[in-house]
Amino acid sequence: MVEDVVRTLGFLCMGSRLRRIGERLQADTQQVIDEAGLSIQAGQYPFLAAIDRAGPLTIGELAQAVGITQPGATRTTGQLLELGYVDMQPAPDDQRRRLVSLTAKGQDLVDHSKKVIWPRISAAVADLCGDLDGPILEQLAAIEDGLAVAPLARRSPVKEET
Amino acid sequence: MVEDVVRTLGFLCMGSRLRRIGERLQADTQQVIDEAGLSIQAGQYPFLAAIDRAGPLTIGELAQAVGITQPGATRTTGQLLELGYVDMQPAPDDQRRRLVSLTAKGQDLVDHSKKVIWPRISAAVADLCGDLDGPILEQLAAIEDGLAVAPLARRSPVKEET
DNA sequence: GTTTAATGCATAACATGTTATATAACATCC
DNA sequence: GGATGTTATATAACATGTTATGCATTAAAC
Repeated sequence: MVEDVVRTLGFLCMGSRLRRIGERLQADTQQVIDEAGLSIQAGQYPFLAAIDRAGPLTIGELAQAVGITQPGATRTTGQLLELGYVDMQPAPDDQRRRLVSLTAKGQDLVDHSKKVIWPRISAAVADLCGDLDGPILEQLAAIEDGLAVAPLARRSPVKEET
Repeated sequence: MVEDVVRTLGFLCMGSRLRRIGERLQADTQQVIDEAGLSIQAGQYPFLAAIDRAGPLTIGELAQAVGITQPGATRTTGQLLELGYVDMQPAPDDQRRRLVSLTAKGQDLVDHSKKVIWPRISAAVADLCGDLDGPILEQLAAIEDGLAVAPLARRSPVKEET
């Protein structure tokens, strides 16, 4: 068994570590989504959520809302368009801007997700790290250990008889 | 100004958020490395550190030590080989395994990094989040706010006269 | 009002992670 | 001791982030 260097090196590898845990969490989240039979990627959800919350947004505003760069927003928006979850049209007052809005199908997905999937994911993540406290490195260690014990998909879904 | 959805949604977007912060931290770390004039990528460092700590490791062990999958380890090892920091040779007892070891150049880089760069990065990250405490979402918010105020490269490098 | 600068999005090229799968070397089992 | 399975690495194909840059449109300057 080889030592986990990233973990051992602490603050020095904090970036790698956060990325790694984030990727793991997103993969686990994807599993929950897939098990629910929805055809969407975990990383696409924030885009839909942003439009649902704020109304139609431009590509640039989406990038800002989701915290990525504009080309990334352009690509993901293209995928969502392809999937039929959003629609896109030039802003009336400025032909450069493209306003992205939810289609009926997109709104349905969001509404359903708000009822069924999102609470479940939030609950699972809260179960994993909601009660943690203390220095961040210790919390990250606890999260990694927790994920090794039980992935998100096995954490406080809808409470079932055990 | 558009709302930061990932932040607003809390536990629901925890994966995206950790990834995002990790990427930012790594980019900042890269800046420190570049400013020091070293030709190495932040993501390659854990590989060198792992070998430095444990002695020659196989590709599989490197993957495990760094916490990524084997193809990722194969690729990064190839880059380090290309850069002349590591050497690779079949294990004497098992021709399938490839033992990756530091070259003199690689050891020099590690030694120098241990003295100069790593302490600086650790100090900067510690300055950013070492004293934080409390629920993880609050700490993440503090880290994001902190990075917006001053990137790693401007945080407790070697203390200079202000 | 035409020229010039700034803005918004698209695209290309690259980085670095993943999964799936091929291939070579070792281990095991009659 | 050769067939069969397992293991270690390599490679291909893909996902999703980035930076750099081009193009169309709007805004500003004169």
